[in-house]
Parts: sequence; C-alpha cells; structure tokens
Amino acid sequence: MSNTVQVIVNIPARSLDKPFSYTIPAHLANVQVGCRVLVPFGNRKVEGFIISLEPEKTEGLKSILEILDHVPWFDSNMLNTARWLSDYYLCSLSEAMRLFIPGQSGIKTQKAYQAPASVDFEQAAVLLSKKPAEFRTLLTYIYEHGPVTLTDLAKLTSDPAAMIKFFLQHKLIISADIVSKRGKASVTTIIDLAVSRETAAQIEQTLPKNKAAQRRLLNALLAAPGNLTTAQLRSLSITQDTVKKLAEQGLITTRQLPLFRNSYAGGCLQTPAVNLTPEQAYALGLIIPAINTGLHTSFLVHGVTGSGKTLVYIRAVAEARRLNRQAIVLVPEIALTSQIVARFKAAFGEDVVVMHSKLSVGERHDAWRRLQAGQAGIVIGARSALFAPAGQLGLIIIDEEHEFTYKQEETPRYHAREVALARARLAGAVVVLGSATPAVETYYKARQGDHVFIPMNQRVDNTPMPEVTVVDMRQELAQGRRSVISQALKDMLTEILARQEQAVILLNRRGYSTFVLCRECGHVLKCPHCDIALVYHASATVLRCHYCRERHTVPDICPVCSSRYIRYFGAGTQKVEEALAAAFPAARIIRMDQDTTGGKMAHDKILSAFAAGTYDILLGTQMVAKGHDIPNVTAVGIISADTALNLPDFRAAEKTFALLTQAAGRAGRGKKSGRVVMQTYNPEHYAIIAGAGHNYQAFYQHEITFRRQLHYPPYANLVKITVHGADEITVHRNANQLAADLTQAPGLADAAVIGPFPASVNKIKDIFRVNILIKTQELPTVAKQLAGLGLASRRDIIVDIDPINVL
DNA sequence: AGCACGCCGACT
DNA sequence: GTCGGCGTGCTC
Repeated sequence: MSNTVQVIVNIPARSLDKPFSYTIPAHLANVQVGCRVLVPFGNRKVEGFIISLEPEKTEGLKSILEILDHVPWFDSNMLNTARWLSDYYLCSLSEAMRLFIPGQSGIKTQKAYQAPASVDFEQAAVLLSKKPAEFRTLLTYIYEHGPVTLTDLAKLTSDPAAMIKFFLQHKLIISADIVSKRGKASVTTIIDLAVSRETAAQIEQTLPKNKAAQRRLLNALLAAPGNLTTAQLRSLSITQDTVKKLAEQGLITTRQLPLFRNSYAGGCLQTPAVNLTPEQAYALGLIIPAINTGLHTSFLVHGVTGSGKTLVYIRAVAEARRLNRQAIVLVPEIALTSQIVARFKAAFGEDVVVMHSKLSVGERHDAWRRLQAGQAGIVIGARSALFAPAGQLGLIIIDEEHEFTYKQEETPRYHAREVALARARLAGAVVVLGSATPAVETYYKARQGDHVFIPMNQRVDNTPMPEVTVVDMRQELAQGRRSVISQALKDMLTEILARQEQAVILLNRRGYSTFVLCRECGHVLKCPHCDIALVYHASATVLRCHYCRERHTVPDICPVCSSRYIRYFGAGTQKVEEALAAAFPAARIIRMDQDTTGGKMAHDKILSAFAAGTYDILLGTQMVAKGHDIPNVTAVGIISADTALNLPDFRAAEKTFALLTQAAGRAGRGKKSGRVVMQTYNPEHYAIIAGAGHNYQAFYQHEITFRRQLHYPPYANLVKITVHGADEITVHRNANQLAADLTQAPGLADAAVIGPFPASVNKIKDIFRVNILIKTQELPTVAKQLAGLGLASRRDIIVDIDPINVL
C-alpha cells in the first residue's frame, strides 16, 4: 500500500510546474488520485491536486494536512485532458487543472500571525527596548490572541505591516495560514452505533440528567433501524458537539457519504414529436449509432441558417442521456444564445445546468457538484463549460464552431474546439461541430476524413435563402449620393416599413465616427496610452478609446497646429442611427451595441422588445447578427460589408464571409422571404461574392488555395510570440534577440520565423507589444523547443499556439 | 506566487 | 554603524 503521493500545487508559476511528494498520514488513508488536498508548502498552506500514488518511500517528506474532496474532483479523463492541454498550449499543469475548478481554487487563504513554539524572552526584551511602546502592545496582543490576521491588527494600530515585518525578522512571531474551504461539498454525515444495541441501551439508562442531549441521540439511534444523518439530527436538536462527545467515548462512529441522487437519465425526455426533415434524419442516422458505440467519433454538421441544427443537437443529447452518459453543449456567448438554452431547458428541464459568466463562484460550484453527482446530465455554456466534471461524458456539441470566442485570449490560450476533441478522444465520446460557415481548418479536416461530414442544405420551412443585393459604394458616391445609407438600402427599408415588417441593420463599429482628424494638418486624435484613434461618441459628446475605455473631451482646436478645422470621419452605429432617423422619421429604431447593453442581460431585453414589434429597425454591431430568429424580420442591411476585409490578417476574408452569411441568415426566417442589401467598396472580392451568393463552397475553394500557397493553417500551424513591456526600446531589443535565437534553434530548422514586427495596435495601456510569428508543419517539435528555451517562464513573453489574431 | 537570504546605497 | 532596496533561489 502506497503511503506517498505526487501533488501539483495550485500556484500558477512556471517554476512550480512539477510534482511534489508528500506522505499520507494514517487518518487520511482514503485519499485518492484526483482529490484536492491541503499541503504545507514552505511556510504556507496551499491547495494541491493529487496526480498519482507512489509506491516508494522517501525520507524527509512533509505530510498532507487535509483532504478537500471526499470524491476525487478530477477523474482520469479530466486529468488527462489537463495534461494534454498543458503539453499542447505550453502552460503549466496547474494552470490547466485550474480550468476545471470553479473560481480557480477550492480554498481561500488568509495570512495570520502567532507566537512561535518557543520565545527567547530576554532577547525579545532587548529588541523591544529600542522600539516604541506600540511594538510591545502589538506583540502582547498577538501572543494572547493566537493566530490573528493583518486586518485584525489594523484595527489596533494604523500601520501594523512594518511591525509585523520586524517581528518576523527577529523570529518573535511566525506566520500561519488560515485556510477556509470554498463551496460546500455535497456530503452527508452518517452516524452509526459502535457498540451493540444492548450495551448502548444500558449506557443510555446510566447517563446522568445533565447529559440529556446524549441520551436523545442514543435513543434515536436505538429507535432507528440503522443509522442517522445530519439532517435528522437537526430535527432532534442535537448538535455536532454531542456527536463528538459520544464519538470520543467510542459509542458511535461517523462517516461521510457523498450525496448521490438518481439521475434524470431517460426519464425526462419531453422532446416534442416533430417530424424530422430528411436531412435531420440523415444526420441523426449517423450520430446516434456513433454515440451507441461508445467510441470517439467527430462530426461536422454544415447546416445553412434555419436548417434545424438545434433539433439535431437535442436528439443527439437525448440519445446520450438514454445511455446514461453526460453531454456538454458549447455556445459562443451565452447572453446571445438564449434561444438555444431555452430549447434545451424545454426539452430536458432540471437535467440541464446552464453555465453563465455571471454566476458566482458558489453557484458555479453547486452547478458542477450537481453534474459530478450525476444529478444533472447536461451542461450548456460558453467555452469554460468544457471543463465541467462530467464523469460519464458521452457527447460534446460545439454550436457555431467557427466562432473566435472559442479561443481564450488569456493564458492558457486554448481553443475550445481542440480541447473538446482531445477530451472526447480520451473519454470515448462523440463530438458534433455545427456551423453554417465552418472554420476553414475544420472544413479541411472534414474533407480529409478527420470529421464525418454532414451537409444540411435545406431550410426547415423551405423558405428560400434571402435575395442579396450588393451595392458598390464607389458608384453611389460617383452618382453624388454621400449618405451612409445607399439608395438600394433606403428603397428596401421604405418598402418593408410600409408592410409593417422589420429590419436588422448591421454595422461593425461602435460610436459615432471612426476617427477625428484635423483638416489643416492631418493630425488624427489618438489615445495617449494606446496606439489607436479615438472614437467620437455623440450621445455623451466625448472621445473614447475602445481599448482602455478612457474618455477624453473633444478639443476645440487641434492640439498640434491649433486649427479649428476638426472633422469627424467614418461612421459608427450612433451616426447611422442618426442617418436612419433622418431618412425614416416615423420608424422606431433601437440600437444594440456595447454602449447600450451595459446592464446585465440587456441583450435579451432589447431583442425581446424588438421581437415583440416595439421597434421597426434593430441597428447594431455584430451581436445583431447572432442567435435570434424573428419571423417578421424580412430585411437585413449591412452598412459596410468590408470592415474586417481590409485588416492585415490572414483570416480577414473568413471573418467577413462568416459575418455576412450570418447576418443574411437573419432575413426571412418565417413564412415571408427575406432580402439583404450589402454595401461595400470591394464588390469583386470573393468573400463578398460568395457571401452574397450563400456559397460556402466557392468561398472555401478560393480561401483554401490562398492558404495553401502561403502555408497558412490548415497547411501549417502558427505560433505567435509577443514580447511586451513598458519600455519600447527594451521590448524591441528583446524581440530582436529572441527572433535571432529562434532562427538559430536546431528544433526550428524547418520552421519559418517571421518578424519581429510591432503589433497592429503597437501600444495598449502604455504597454508596447512586438510579435514574432512561427509557421511550422511540426508543431510538437517546435513546442518542445520553445519550452526548452524557457519562453513560457518569461514574464515579458506570451506564447500563443494557434493564434486567432496574428496582428 | 511568496518568502527568505543576500549583497550594496542613504539615513536614524 | 543600521535600514532597506529588490536580485536569485527554493518550496516535497
């Protein structure tokens, strides 16, 4: 029997990315791999994760202090997924494991101070004699009141920190962490008699009158056939203290049991008996048998907007639940996808757990406990839901798999799709990726046979795809029309408003104008902390930086040449709103962007008001293009279809195509057919043409050729290395040095090192950033090499595997 | 991440 | 002479 364990401490520091060994004290012998434990670490107490049991004994190890989980939090699938993630994305194992824990840690530690085991009072007196009387008072207080925190002491003295430092230095006090557990474990305490019923009955008789509570407890145990639970104790008004006393006398025993309730599996399916379309039936004909095999398979459902993908998801989840396996459903943004959440709730009721970004740590904990205990079988949420403790995982669904929100932009910089595939592979689970505009990488993999490809080309209600008009804005200008709203868009809106139908207008830019320029000297007003133009917000008459959110007043004169000719250029949502209001004074217009959705769930309120017909026109940034399905919307206008197209990013075309397709898909979801007007300065661009023609194939063919020629994903993997810092010169020097080192590195012989080049937004919040890009066919080799160079441990370097943004 | 130990400048 | 700066190095 092993008495040693390997522990990963939950501290996200590169230098601690290795297991530490501890011994198991006899009374904690039931500890298992995957449990969280409290361990002594240096002079503090930290949370650790047990990753293995070790057979050999080593001398001089410390012991585990406490077990924080009665049931291991990590099963082998979760542990192996974390291992995979840390390998692939070059983060520490603890960083990867933290993803699986609500609030990133199961404990809260507070520093406290107390008397050391022994004090040399003579020496203490000498030391204190040189100090103000305050020192003596504080030290006495600490000695008398046991472990006290800094906040406690702050009530006594104005500045205890300096004195504490002095005391620690001279070993007059020691620090001792006060640890509190977060999230109550769902366990119940079971109390049993430890002696025969006869003995217990005898003792009960002999107990004196002042031990009435103990008598009550014994009586209750004698009356009950087997045992008692804590819940039953409460009704008998017996306290924990009484239980403890009797346990000390050896009359009773206590043990803790995890709370397991029956799962809803199979019992709760209220899936309405809708007729499946032939395409839905075909899709499920492939997916359901795969779930039944219990082997890992992945599918790409390429379904046009309105083709009924959600019903396929629901039926697939129902099948997994029938087999008593759990399902994870990922959506890009929970706030924008309330319709899909509502449909799952309707179909599966209490079996669904919704992971909200607004949930508190406690609520998150409760939700995950329910899954872990098998009380719920389905989790639906944003990318973090991927780390749910689903022990019986059978299915992962990723809706709108092409969405960039699936990529986490802080360390660990994982992509939910890739982690889902890895976790499912390890669990023998099925993955269903769904999208109307699959990521080029995903589609390519499907064609290679890595995913089973399922096309869904027909809309459920057989409404035709909307008719799209592309407006060349250069011609508009040539014909003397200078409005942001073209004649074609204006005509379309006039028509549908006359018919009391509704329109959605998309503009990928907040604020009033894109930049503010002095016409005299050409100076563009920029944020002093970020290298980016300030945006004019008319409603508040301020200039705002969209990176650091700082507000600036609008200057009357140019700060450079003192000219009064300051003009606003480009159009934001506010300006378009103004233009629409001028063109259609009778129309009721509502704007939806980050500025108007400040309050929580404001998306929902705006959308439901619009759906209810309170407004005629919904105008907003890309959030108006997502998720909702409003039958009376028959027209969609896209003010500037090429906003994203001109970015120097190899995914610019893909972003544009996906947004256009999605926005167009909002038109004509009901019985009425829809129309779309796309305004652009690049009407001949393949992303615009394909977007207008609802032609994914045409887009893909163009795009994949371009990717192949330039060795971009999926033909190579990218690694982006960002060097950042407050001093521009140092940052550039370090980046140059690093690029030179990388070019020399033996493991990178077959990789292309590009750069360094300054990030597109060179400075954000006074921090300068320079990027180096690596293109490689051999990512694992390169990753090993980068890890070997110690890049991940440098504080001024960010390593991003498979970056979404290369700018 | 913390925290200790350790070696060089400005003060009671 | 001491206090204190934060540069390395360690934590089972």
